[in-house]
Amino acid sequence: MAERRYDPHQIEPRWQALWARERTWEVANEAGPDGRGDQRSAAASDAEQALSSYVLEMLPYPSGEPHIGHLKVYSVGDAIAHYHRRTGHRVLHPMGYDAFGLPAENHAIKTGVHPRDSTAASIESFQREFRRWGISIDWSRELATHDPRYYRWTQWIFLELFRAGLAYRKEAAVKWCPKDQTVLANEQVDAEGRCERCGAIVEVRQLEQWFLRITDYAERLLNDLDGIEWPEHVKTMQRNWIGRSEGAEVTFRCEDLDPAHPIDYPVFTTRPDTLFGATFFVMAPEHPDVLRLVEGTEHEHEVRDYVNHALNESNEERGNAEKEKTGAPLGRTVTNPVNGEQIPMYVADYVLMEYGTGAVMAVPGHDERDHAFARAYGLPIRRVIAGASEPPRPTFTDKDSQVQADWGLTDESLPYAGEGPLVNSHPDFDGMPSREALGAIVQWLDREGKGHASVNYRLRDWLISRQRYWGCPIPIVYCEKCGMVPVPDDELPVRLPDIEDYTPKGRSPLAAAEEWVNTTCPSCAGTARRETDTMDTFVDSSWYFLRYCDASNEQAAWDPAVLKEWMPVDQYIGGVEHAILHLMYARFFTKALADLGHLDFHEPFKALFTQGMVTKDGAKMSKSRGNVVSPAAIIERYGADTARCYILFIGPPDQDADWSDEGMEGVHRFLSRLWRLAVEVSGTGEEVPHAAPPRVGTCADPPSAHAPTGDPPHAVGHGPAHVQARTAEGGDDDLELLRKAHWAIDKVSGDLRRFAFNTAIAAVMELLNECSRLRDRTGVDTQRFALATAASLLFPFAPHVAADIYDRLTGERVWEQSWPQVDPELLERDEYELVCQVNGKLRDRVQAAAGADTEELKELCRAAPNVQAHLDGKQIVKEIVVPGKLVNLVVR
RNA sequence: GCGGCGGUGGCGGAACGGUAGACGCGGAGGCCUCAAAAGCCUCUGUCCGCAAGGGCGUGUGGGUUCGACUCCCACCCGCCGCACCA
Repeated sequence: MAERRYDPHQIEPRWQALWARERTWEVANEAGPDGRGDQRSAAASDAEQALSSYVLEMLPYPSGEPHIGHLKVYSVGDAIAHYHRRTGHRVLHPMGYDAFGLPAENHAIKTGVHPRDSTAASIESFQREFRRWGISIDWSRELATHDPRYYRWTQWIFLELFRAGLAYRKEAAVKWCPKDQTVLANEQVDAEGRCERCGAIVEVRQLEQWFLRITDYAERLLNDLDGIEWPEHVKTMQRNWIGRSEGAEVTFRCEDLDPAHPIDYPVFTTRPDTLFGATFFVMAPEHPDVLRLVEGTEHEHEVRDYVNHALNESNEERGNAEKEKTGAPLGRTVTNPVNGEQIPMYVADYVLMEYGTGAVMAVPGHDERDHAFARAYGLPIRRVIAGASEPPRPTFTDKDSQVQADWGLTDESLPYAGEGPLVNSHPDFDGMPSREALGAIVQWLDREGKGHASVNYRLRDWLISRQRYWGCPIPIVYCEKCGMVPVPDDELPVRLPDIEDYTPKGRSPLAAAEEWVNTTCPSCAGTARRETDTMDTFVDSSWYFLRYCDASNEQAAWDPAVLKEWMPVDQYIGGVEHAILHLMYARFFTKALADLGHLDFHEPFKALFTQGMVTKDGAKMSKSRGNVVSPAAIIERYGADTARCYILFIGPPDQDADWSDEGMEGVHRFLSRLWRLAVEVSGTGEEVPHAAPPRVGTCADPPSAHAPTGDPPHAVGHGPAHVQARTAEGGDDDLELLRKAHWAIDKVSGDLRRFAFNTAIAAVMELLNECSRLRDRTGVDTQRFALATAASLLFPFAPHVAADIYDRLTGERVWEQSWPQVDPELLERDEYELVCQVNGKLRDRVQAAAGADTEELKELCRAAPNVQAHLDGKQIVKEIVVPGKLVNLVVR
């Protein structure tokens, strides 16, 4: 007989062909008799309706070929999908492509290849690779976000949001490159404020942009985190991003312009207890009133210059907290509502227009930034909270001390951001602990109509306009008569026109497509122009998980009844880099669509798993570093099973892992040994297993007869088989191997539930090692059972070789078998090794009977030879017994 | 600065408060072979010791406990988010 060598290139395509031919992983929506899932899966018995499970990995952005990160997510997801299937679930496990986006467009600009073509090529290579990896995907539901059949519904959702007032247009400051004549994303502006492409100094322009009102959902996005099984760190990131702060809105009045018509400037503060320490007032450079306040005054020139300078700073520059504080006086004052003081107004870039009201009260005694500004501009610093270490000082009464306190000269301990009793404030509040004073002052403000308790969020509305070609068109037209008009639903999709020149010039590249832009108003039939911006690609991916459920529905985005069957996603898997944006947007869409009556659930992803990065030589893989590991090359050489298994074996999947070629060879050796031993035990040699007959044609049904190869196969996972094996073979070694198999079932099952694939695979390795060790001392049935169990447990990680082995050993299709059940009796042992400790140190090990009671165990321990040596006349003062484990003698 | 995650052999990593180092890699020795590759077997934290055995060992320093990689307190280092958010 020819040398039996494990050859994944023989094995893998054969099983892939079978799964493709029989559409094994497709699952129908109705859990009825036509449901393929039911028909195929033995786990779903006719008697009881199978539970449904939706296992989803984040959809890939198709660019080039899949990289090692893709191999990792889909290996994890596929393991979970298989495990769910074999534990009685009908599993939805689809695939799609996040096909719109900037990289494809930039690539197109560089190479001249149309984004549609480069995307199509890339999708093809992803499809090919995913099939080669043997991922169990329901290909019947495949989608791509750039497909009009998909984005038609993206546009419909946009219009739903628009009609509900959740999509709106607003002027916003955007980065504008005067040379390229285009809006730039913040990421496209370098640290010096230059355009990434042409190097021109970027300007800030106020342009009308589309926003989605995600801030309406801030509170719910925050609170509902409590009800979902997500990693704590992801929830924390989302909480931080939402950034809820409690405080008060307080009104500062300016009467300088026209005393008859005072202007009220509300500010948000988390520390209303420090209001008495407010010694100046600062506005953001973008604040619409800044220029108005200085118009025609001696300050106008300076302020104008300052504002221009500030607006042109890069985000990075402006956001640097270490930077010296800069600003300019407005020459105006506002009234501090709590004490009537007139305090000077400034403009400074450390105040952000996007947060709060775009203006702040400055309390230099108790805020670091205000303090720095006060120092730089010689403004008074007043302590109004006594430090914890410092006893409350009496309120200053005489003039001299007041001046001293105001200038903060005596106080090196300022700024002090902590809590403490109030000082220098008002007789009603002085001495009151700050926490208490906070409430009292807010109440007082409320009574006086000068403020109220308020909650502020860091989260801002989502700007979705992109002045780009390769994205989903926004289905709005502008009519001279009717204004902004949504494209009627029955005219969707608004197709992305086929243009020749998609390089950005003027505005969006789409603006150049005159024929497309010029249209008629759906409302009055007059001339109108289309919106030329496209949507942020995150819009596309905020609802794709819904579409999979009902992917071929041409009448609606989905049928709510179908969603009921699958949603929410039971297990979502993806990179932690999406912890904030994608996951927040998808949650927002779900809630908004639920409010509009389209969904009856409020969270899209019940459980989330975030996988770590794969590095090489400790560094992120990149072309420039030359340390890229290509999945295609690995699979070419070792096969998909080895690659998939290794990437799961390398370490805990939620952590970063460093790729090692030697480590992978180890896994390959393991699969080889397993396969070779299985071939030997089954006696099938090189023959092709019969569950995957070559060239059977397109039979819809699997071959019905599974001719057993010799001995009747053990039904893995059913009690009687073990007993049979046990009595048939009878030997101690048989029993030991049987026990090891059940130990492995127990271990792998538990590990799978907690995503510990590395230790699960290690357990199968142990089982194989035991099979090899006891090879000559155990009967063939026991070997067959142990190896079939190993294959069965390995199937979620290395499906091809596992299917092959299982078939050789049992003639059955492993994926149709329910997950092996552990026999609790076989987990127990008659005897075990009792650990004997003296003062907590291991001194001996002795054999103890499983049923031995506490007294017997103590006795065994005391009698252990090496324990004796360590007792040595000392007195035993305490004996700790952990039955089944150890005895610890405490001696003195 | 705030938040999160992590620190265990030569390496990747295992360990419900109960035998630290499973499993794999690497290394050493052996078998097989004319030879090599592949495969198989044994050993492999460290120090002392011929051995039996013992000492030391999970970033550092304390604490709780019969017993701590694990729990508590205070630090150090590394990585990742967010960051002038009032």
